[in-house]
Amino acid sequence: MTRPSTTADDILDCARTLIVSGGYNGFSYADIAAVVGIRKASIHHHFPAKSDLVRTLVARYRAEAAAGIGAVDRNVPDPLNQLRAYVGYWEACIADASAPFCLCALLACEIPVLPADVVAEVRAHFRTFSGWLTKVLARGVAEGRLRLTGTPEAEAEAFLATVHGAMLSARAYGDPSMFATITHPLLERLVRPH
Amino acid sequence: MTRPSTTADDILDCARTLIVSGGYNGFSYADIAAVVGIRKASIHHHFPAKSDLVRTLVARYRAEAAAGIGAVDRNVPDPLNQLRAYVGYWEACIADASAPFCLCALLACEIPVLPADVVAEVRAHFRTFSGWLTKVLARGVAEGRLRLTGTPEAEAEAFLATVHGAMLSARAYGDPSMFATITHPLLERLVRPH
DNA sequence: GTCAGTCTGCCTACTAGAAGGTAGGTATGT
DNA sequence: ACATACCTACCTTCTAGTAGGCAGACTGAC
Repeated sequence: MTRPSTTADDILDCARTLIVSGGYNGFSYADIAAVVGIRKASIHHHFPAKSDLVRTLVARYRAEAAAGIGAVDRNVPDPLNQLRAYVGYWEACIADASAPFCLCALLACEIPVLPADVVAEVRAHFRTFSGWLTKVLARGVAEGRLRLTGTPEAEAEAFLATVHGAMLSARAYGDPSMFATITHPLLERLVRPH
Repeated sequence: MTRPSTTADDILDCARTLIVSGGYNGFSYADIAAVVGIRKASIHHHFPAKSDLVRTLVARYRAEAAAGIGAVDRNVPDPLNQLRAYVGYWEACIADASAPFCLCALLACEIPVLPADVVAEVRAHFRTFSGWLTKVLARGVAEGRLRLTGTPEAEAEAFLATVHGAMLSARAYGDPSMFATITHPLLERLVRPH
């Protein structure tokens, strides 16, 4: 456990906020410098190129997401409640505006103009989550808790897409509650009546 | 029916392609100039500021979308087939890569850094479509063709969000068929069994 | 008809500022 | 002595946007 100066993390935190708000081309090193209280050139010391910064950021984001998935897998036994935990996490982030959009979802919008190594990380994030959701849905069916109309794979992709679309609609309407309006019925539909 | 030079339209067409691929901050007047075969300054003759260009573009896009809705309303009697027409339109656009993303959905991602007048147009587009979908779904229920689990309003928002999320997933995976994988079950779920 | 005036569409040439990035220096800690 | 973290100063390229000119098409007045 090295404990390096927190500046690199501050830069990443700031970059994340800026990207979530305006995308890859919506922020500059100058923007970060102003917030972190450092000179523009000093950011290049930590991250030589912008693509290095964003690639590192997405990698860290993916690690955090993997840890989050791990925690849910360990602490939430019921598959349905696992889905609720996932949706609830974003509901809270959007409600308090702390992170009103998934970093990778936003970057995915701009894939055609993104550096290739960033694209690879973003794509991997999508695969990680659709894979996890597939597993959760399949287990929910096996345990008789969930009711699917398609394969777990297809339902997982649809679930992920709807969650991302819900983020987008919440942003489009400027109304955080839109996220819950869309995602709660999505969850309820999966509940197997007993 | 004035027939002005088509240059302004060429500029708008080009801007649309560029925005759909990389967003508001992902293109410049120089990019358009290179494609249209005109000088950078000449674009300012047609659209003084970038926000003017994009606002006009979104307004035109909305007019086209309204015309499309009108045509579907007139030519497709069945509500379920109306939904199929809407989804099918995007399926074709994504498959042939002619317009692999909804202009307004992509701009909505960047709302926090967009000019206010552009945001207003984008927001209006979302309202137009969720309104139309609400109407179609309600009529589908009234005619006994569709089966909803929630209110037409909520189902319409979920439908729109899933379609947008499906575009995003198709882009994220670099796989156009992902759009159909997500949207076809979405449609089938609404079919009322007879 | 034609001739001045004007409007349109596009041009060259330019600006100020912001973009990402580099060179080379200094203070500090090991 | 070496590396880390940061600095000032600078570079090139790109950004949106402006100023002013020029050729051609439309306008009305004579």
